[in-house]
This record gives sequence, C-alpha cells and structure tokens, in this order.
Amino acid sequence: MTERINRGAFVPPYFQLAQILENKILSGELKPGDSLPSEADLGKQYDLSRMTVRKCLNILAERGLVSAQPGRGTFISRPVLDKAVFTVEEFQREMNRRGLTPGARTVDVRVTNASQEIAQILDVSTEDKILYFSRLLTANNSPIALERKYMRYNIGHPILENELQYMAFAEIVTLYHDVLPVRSRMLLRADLANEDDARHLQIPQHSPVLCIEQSLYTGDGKTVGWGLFVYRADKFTIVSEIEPLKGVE
Amino acid sequence: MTERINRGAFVPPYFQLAQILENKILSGELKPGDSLPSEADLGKQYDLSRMTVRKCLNILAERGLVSAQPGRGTFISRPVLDKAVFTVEEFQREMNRRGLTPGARTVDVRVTNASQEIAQILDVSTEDKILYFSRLLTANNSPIALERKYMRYNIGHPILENELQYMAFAEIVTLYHDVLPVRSRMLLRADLANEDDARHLQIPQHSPVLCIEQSLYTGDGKTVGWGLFVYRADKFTIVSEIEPLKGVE
DNA sequence: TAGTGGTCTAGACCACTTC
DNA sequence: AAGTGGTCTAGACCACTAG
Repeated sequence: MTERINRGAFVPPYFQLAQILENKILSGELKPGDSLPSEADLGKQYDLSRMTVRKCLNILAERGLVSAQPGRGTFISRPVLDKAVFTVEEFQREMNRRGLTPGARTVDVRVTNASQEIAQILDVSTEDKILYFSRLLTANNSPIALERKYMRYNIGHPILENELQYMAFAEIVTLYHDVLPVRSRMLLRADLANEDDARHLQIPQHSPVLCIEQSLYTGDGKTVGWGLFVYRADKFTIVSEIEPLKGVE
Repeated sequence: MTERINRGAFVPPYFQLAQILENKILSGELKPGDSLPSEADLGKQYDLSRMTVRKCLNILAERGLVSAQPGRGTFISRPVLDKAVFTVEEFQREMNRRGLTPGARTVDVRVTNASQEIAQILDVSTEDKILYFSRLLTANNSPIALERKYMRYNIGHPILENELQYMAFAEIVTLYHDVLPVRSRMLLRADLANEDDARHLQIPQHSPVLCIEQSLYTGDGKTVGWGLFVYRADKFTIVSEIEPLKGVE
C-alpha cells in the first residue's frame, strides 16, 4: 500500500514523504535495522526527484529515526530513548513558553573591587572595579530564581536601572562593552540554598536549588561576564521530550 | 578579499563556504543584522551553484548564526547566548565521553505489587505485579548515581542478572515486552538525598542531588516504564557549550 | 516589477560496499 | 560490476517583499 504525494497541498512533498515514512517507523511497519528502499527507488515509488527524497531523509536522519551508510543504504535506527536534551531559554521567553507571566526585580547593583575568585574568572586584578548585580526573577509574581552576575566595569557607560531590570545578561554585557560576546558556556548542577538565596527566594535555608553557571566569552576567548542563576527546585524543572513530526494544521 | 573554494580538497565546497562565512561572522566582519549577499550572488562570487550555497546556508542557519527571511534575504543573527542546551547521553556513553570508566552494580531486583503511585503511572492495578530494580552507577569505581526503575512484569521472560546490570533501561524494557517503546520523556530537577539514596551514594542524608525522571511510552501512548536517576551533585554536572565549526584535520 | 528565499527536477561524477 | 549514498549543477516555478 503506497500512499500518494498530494502535489496541490500546502505541505511540500518532501515533508509529506517524511510523515509517511515516520508513520511506518512509529507504527512498527518498519523496524529498527530494516533498510529503506534506495533513494532512487523511493523517488520512482513516489514520483519525486532524488534530491527531494534526500531532503526528506535528512529530516528523518536529524531526528534520529534513520541513518544513512554510504555504499550500503539507509537503515531504521534503534530509537535513542536513554538520551535527554534539556533546553533552557532566556528567562522571559522560557516563562512565556510555559504559559506564565515573567517578572524581574533588581535586588542589588554594585560597583566594587573584584574578589579573588571573580578576579581570576574575569582575568582582572583585585584592584580593578567590577560591576555586580542581582535580580529576583518571578513567574506570576512568585519568586522562581535569583540571578547573580559579574562583569568588567566599563566607566564609559552609565548604568540604567531599567535595562538592568529587564534585559538578558548577554544583552547587558553587549551594551556595556564594545567587544560583543560570541560564545557562551553554561554549567548546570544541583545545590543547596545559602542564607541569601533562601531569603530572596522565600524558602528555608538549605532547600534544594538548581544552579546554572553562565560564562560569556569574546571571539578571542576572553571572559567578559560570569554569574549564576539559582532556581527554586520546587518551582523549576526542565523537560526533555521527543515530539513526532507535526505539520501546520 | 574573497577567499577561494578549493575544489580538490577533501572538505566539500559547501563546508568550505560555511567556514568562510562563519569566520566573517565570528571575527565581526559581518555583524548581527547585516544581510548576506543573495544566494544567487554568493553562487557567482564563489563559483558554486545555488543549491550548494543553500546547503551551506542551511548549516549556518541550524547553528543559529544566520536566519533566512523569504522575500527579504538572509541576515546575521544576534547570537543567542542566554539559551542553554544540556545533553545527557545513556550513562555508559556519557561517562566515556567524559573520559571516565563507567561501572554498574545491581542493588535490588524485585517482583512486587504496584504501589498506588506506580500503579497509576504504569496504568496497572495494585493487584498486578511489576518489576522493580535499582542499580548503582559508578565512574572510576566511585558512586555517581542511583537508578530506580519500574516496569510492567512480563511473565514470559526470565530475568537475567547480567542484562539488568549493563543494559540501558529502554533496552531492558524493549527486551521484556513485545511492544517496543518509541517515545521518551525526561524531567530534570534538583532534590535532596533520602536515606536510601545517601547510603548507596555514600553521601550524608539531605545532600543535594540531581534527579532525572524517565518515562517510556509506546506508539499509542501507554507508559511501559518509569523511574529515576539520582545523581550526586558533587560528582555530576552538565555543560552546555556552543562549539565553532570544525572540519576533519 | 524586480529581487528574494523555498522548492523541485533530471541529470552527473565520486567513493564506497557488496557480490 | 552493480548498487549505494554524498555531492554538485543549471536550470525552473512559486510566494513573498520591497520600491
């Protein structure tokens, strides 16, 4: 039973074929290890050119459903169910995505000397001034996370309260320096709330928190910003889910 | 100054062009908001067909460096530095990737009646039998995580100690049921170690732990497996890093 | 109306695998 | 030698955007 490609539809042929093949895989008609017909054969079968078939197979390959082996063929993959991808967007976008109303309140802004630790991270002297700020991030007016950020102090730019309150850290760093950061490194870990975290987040001290450490680098590898997000564990979890192919309705 | 595409090289032309354009973006020669030459113009400039140029632009678009706007052009994106992608592979692969030697020890295997909670998750009656097992996962012989997993009990298959010790949960579920799971959902959160966790992981009770909850579903949405990973927070963190394009040396 | 990206086609050559 | 996927080409039509 070969479905037909609908040439008049808004959904383009390569996507229709991807859906057809995905259905065959998810329904078990095609099992892991099975080989797909060759690209040329699929083209004949569905009356598509080979390049169009390839575009479709690339989609399935990206999603991990099939894998192509040069000289041999294209094979159905064993689904990788023991792998997870946890994505965290910028806070406002993330909360919107979850259907919550994001908010932010500046807790502290300070121009101060760098501590030993921060001086090393930002590669400045402890004599140098750095800019520290912390924000309380909320969702539906309930505290979700405390953000603590450090960056080199650029004397040329004034500090605008409003920007500090609403902009993402990378945007702020970009705004206050001429070199813009181009690389980012984040590190996720579990931790316990310290006294300061606990007070602002309105949780008992030593409550579990999710920490995300953020470093921003320029093209030549210099660290221009560093800091933390401290999330309430009871209010913030991250989901990894593999969705089936969806077309526009 | 226009670099040339080297036609004899092992690196294919579309990839060479991607590297050229990425360099221009990372070096600041092309700034966020700037438009790229049209696909046709790039083709003329580097003596490539439009399809080849498109393949290159697709790579850059996937990496978030540029975004194409139908009817307008292709534009350099503002780097998304406030987004993080945390990936966790299956435990053995994950530890290998980190240069550690993975190990596993079965702590408990039990065929038992489903608790209220587990019965609801697996959609079985509390009269029904379920299979529970827990494993201690180690790296360089040091305890990293405790895994607790629940699945429907299939009377037809014997339980092999060896498989339980080394296989990933999804593989075990596949092995013990005729319907294979095709969808997976994972949930990450911070938590505190309970007494049992603490003893096996050799940490004080109420130490911080990273929890990953795993659910496995069949094509028709039935939950066939559920469970937890409980990671020591001091031994297990996750990094999100955006790497520049690399060719084979 | 001209230019843009999105899609599609019917060829082609190559390196690789299998027989 | 025949078949496979990886790459490339030189066209084409479309919907969309902009002046």
